[in-house]
Amino acid sequence: MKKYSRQREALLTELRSRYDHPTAEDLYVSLRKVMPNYSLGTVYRNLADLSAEGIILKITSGYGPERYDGNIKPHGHFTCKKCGKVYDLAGFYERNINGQKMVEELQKSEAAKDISTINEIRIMLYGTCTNC
Amino acid sequence: MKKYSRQREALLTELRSRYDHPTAEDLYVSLRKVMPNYSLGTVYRNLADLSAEGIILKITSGYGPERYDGNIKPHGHFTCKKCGKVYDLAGFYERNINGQKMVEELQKSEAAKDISTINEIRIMLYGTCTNC
DNA sequence: CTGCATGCAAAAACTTTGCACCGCC
DNA sequence: GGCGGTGCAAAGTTTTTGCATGCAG
Repeated sequence: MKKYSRQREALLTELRSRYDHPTAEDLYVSLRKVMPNYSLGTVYRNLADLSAEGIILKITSGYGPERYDGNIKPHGHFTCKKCGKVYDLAGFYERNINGQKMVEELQKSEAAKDISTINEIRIMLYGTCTNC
Repeated sequence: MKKYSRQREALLTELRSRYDHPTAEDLYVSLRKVMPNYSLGTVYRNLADLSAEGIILKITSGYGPERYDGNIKPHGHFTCKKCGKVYDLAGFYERNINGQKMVEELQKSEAAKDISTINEIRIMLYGTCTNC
């Protein structure tokens, strides 16, 4: 198990308290206000560890830097190509397809000679948000 | 309409001739063999233009650099977290859900107060490939 | 000719890493 | 104490951009 650290704890708390899918930089700025010596390298290190452990989610849109999500309940995302903001798409993965959950259906759906194991499924929609 | 250029044409031809989802760097190396002065900046510029125009697809996995796909027929992808390779998932978007195509279903499925328009849907699975 | 695309290199943006030091166990 | 996490800064990686030149229309 990982060793406890105030930084790791504070990062997790901060990330879980907000729903705007912050970037590493966003988190760094916020955390600095509480812990003035919190370093950007540590933000990245902890984000990498936490997401590798499955404790948080990394959200990759392809528009700007990576974003992170404290909500690990599987859900889709929507990226606005104009402003780069990422929105949650709740209720996505729960939808049923022929009486089966969409995600399970997706996983089964590939004969996928190349695939050995599937860990994760990401669904990202792109377009324009109502604010743009 | 865009002005014709040998570089843009060669890039498109190269990308369409291969199925390995090359990175900008990969394409640069290949194109240099035929056009020794082809510059990396131009590769990036053309990739950005072409994908913005919907002529090619940008594939964002979150593991390593962006990759590109000359096949714009909608299809899902699978990223191996070990080696970073990206594989095609054919037949994904054609699947029917309650008699409707999955993609249409996904698009409709969100009341999505934040969404104004949807241009694109990407589905990425993650795991380990059979080569790793 | 005129303007957009290119070549080249510098710079920007984002992320990772080395190393000395600090704090949990 | 010892080991793993941190702070800081330097370096690494990937992508973008400025500017002079070249080529398509």
